[in-house]
Amino acid sequence: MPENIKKLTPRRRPKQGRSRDTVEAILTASQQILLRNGLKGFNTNVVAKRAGVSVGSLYQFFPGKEAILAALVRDMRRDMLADLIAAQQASNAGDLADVIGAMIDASLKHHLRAPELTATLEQAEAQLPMDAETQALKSNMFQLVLGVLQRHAIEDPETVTQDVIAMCHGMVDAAISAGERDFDEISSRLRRATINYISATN
Amino acid sequence: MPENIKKLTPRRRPKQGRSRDTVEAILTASQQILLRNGLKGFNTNVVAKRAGVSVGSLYQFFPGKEAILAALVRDMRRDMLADLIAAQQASNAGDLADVIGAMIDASLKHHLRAPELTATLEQAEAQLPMDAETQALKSNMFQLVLGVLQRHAIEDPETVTQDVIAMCHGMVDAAISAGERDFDEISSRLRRATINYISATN
Amino acid sequence: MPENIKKLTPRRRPKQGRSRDTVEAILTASQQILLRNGLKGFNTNVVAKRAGVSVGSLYQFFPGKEAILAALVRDMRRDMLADLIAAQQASNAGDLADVIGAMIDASLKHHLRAPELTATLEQAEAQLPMDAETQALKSNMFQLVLGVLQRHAIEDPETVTQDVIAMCHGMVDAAISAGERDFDEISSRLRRATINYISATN
Amino acid sequence: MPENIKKLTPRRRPKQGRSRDTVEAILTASQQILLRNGLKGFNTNVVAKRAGVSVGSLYQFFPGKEAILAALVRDMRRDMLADLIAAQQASNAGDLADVIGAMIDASLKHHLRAPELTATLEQAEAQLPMDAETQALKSNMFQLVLGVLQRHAIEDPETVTQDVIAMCHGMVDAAISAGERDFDEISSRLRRATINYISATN
DNA sequence: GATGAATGAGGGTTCATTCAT
DNA sequence: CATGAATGAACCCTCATTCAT
Repeated sequence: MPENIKKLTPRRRPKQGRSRDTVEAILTASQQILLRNGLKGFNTNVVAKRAGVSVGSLYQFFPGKEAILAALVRDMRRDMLADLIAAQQASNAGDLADVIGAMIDASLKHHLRAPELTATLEQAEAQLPMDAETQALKSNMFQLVLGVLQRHAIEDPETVTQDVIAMCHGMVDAAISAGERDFDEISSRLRRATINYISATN
Repeated sequence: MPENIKKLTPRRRPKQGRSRDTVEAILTASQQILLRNGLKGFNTNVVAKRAGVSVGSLYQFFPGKEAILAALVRDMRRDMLADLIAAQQASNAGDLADVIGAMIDASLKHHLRAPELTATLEQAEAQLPMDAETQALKSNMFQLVLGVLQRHAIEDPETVTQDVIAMCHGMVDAAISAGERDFDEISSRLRRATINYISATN
Repeated sequence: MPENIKKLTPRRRPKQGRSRDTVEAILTASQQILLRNGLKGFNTNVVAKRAGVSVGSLYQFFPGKEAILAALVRDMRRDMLADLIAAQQASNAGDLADVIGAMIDASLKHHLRAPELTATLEQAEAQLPMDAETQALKSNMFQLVLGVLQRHAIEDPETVTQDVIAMCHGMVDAAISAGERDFDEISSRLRRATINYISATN
Repeated sequence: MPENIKKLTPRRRPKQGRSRDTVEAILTASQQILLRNGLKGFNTNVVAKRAGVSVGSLYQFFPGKEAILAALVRDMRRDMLADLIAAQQASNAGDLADVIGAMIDASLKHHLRAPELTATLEQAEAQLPMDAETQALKSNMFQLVLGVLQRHAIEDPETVTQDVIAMCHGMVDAAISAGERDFDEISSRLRRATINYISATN
């Protein structure tokens, strides 16, 4: 799929000057549109207009609308991975529950920062083909959790990793879509679910 | 939103005769299209053609394309609820783990019957406004689990219900999208996750 | 190139009813647009508008704008081939010059019927990939001339066929673009050019 | 049409310095693009990029994209006319067939030097309005042939000139598009066609 | 002069929906 | 009721051209 790659990779990623601002404006506008209109109402014309930019400019930086979504997802995953790594390192000394808990909190913080936008982006992520970097980022997250479980001698760590990530994903989505916003409350449930699941393995 | 309701409710749902067949043909065709082309490739013209029916007829029975998706989701939820009820009644004599396990198996069986289609329908469900009946069905499922937990004197049963459903949802989705198709294997992990979570509550 | 074929073959070719009229209207409008605006000014929106038809309808019958051009070219070649065959059969009794002359006249008549349109269509033909039928039609024309030359024992008849067709093509184009419209005058020059070329071969 | 003239005439045609190089780079890049992408893929942005020049600079020297094509056509015609004149002078002593033959060879050499590019440029020439100089160049070529025919007392020399040029044009195009690249072979056929046509006049 | 980001009109195509037959 | 041709708003994307720096 060489086409797909071209469609999801930004055309240019300028690090400075006018271009930088344009890209920033497009991404910000995109988030706003996504928030207000949802995935269905997300299209290049609206984004360009809200960004105060011409369609042409938009296409100068993004090969298509999917590329914008891909960029937003990528950024989200980048931030998340960075925070997960930080959380894991900060809590490295603790026992398994501490490390897992710290990582859960890091991830949860992301969701609660912009719950609706995150939800929409995860929707987008689910129906888009994933670009290479995002794939790598997700793989890294998986490896991060996997490493923790391995270091604590958990049996069949790959499966447990998948399940732990999945159950958190499910619970967080449900909590947020139910309108919950209490960090500690959700965190404690996630910890309970994961720790008990992991413990029950051995 | 009177519009939304009109858009998701079938104009009528004939129980017999040629009309019944037409509706059936449309729904079957829709599933096939969804399976082959995904949500993006799902559109009324294609569905009508595959169903061997004119677009006009399609609109005779469904007020719009979302209504077809809504109907498929509704049917899925109907079946599921029926099976959940049956599972719960059949295992009523057992302890909490038995009942929960039986319900998990019922739900899992649904997913494994047509994994990709189910996944696509759940996607659709997530981005569609939900019609009244589907809402009622989901509420009933919730009540069903809630009742079980209450009967076993679980603390804060509403939250636990939400979480149990959510973690199963998450884990099943992940397993299926990872290509897993082994019923017993997935079932045992779901049981472990839910039972341990519920037990840890008290 | 399966894509190319889809792009040049009409979606449906209705032989009766409303559809027939629509297709006819589109083709007629296309000729008018081509005549007034040239190839550059030829686009689906204009064609649809002039045809008194919606763009959607246009795309119901033609998979794209190139398909319309392809259809016009095809029709032109079909007519031409039919007349060439008729001319060849009618003059079969005569000597080589008679047959060639008759065929030249048939072809020339076509050009003079709508000189500018024909010129534009030949332009289109030159830059479009040719669909299967048009290819076959052109091949048949070639075979027709080739057969005549072979029956008269002309040496290297393939090359001569190509050259004879090509020189007529060139001379007719030039004459028409120079504004000439005198059938007999042009015909007599074409006959002189071809016959002398063919005779000089042996 | 003052517009047309402005659009086809280069803003200036510097004879030295950096500007000269820029213009040269643009023209060379244009030929490459034309060769690789065809007329349809020829656009100012691509040309500028390949020329290693900014679009702005391109517009400094050419008032629009058609002007670039016009310049390429003009250059081609200039070269051709020069070679035709040389050929005619070199063979002036010979008889009619010698002179015509020499001129045919000169022209054919041009086509075979870069057959595809030449074909594309002739296509462009056909759909572009012709600028004054190109018109003059073509007129000069016509006069050149006309002069030869007149000096040999050919009847109705204008018409014959037009026809001779046209039949060569047609035959060369056909030969080249058929993949022929054998200079002598094509030349001999062109000579046969022209000489016999001219001779048959009187 | 040179640059290249920005513009936006223009043109291609799809598809949900209507309506005359 | 069924049909399916017709509609046209909505989107996507390109590229000739301008203009602030």
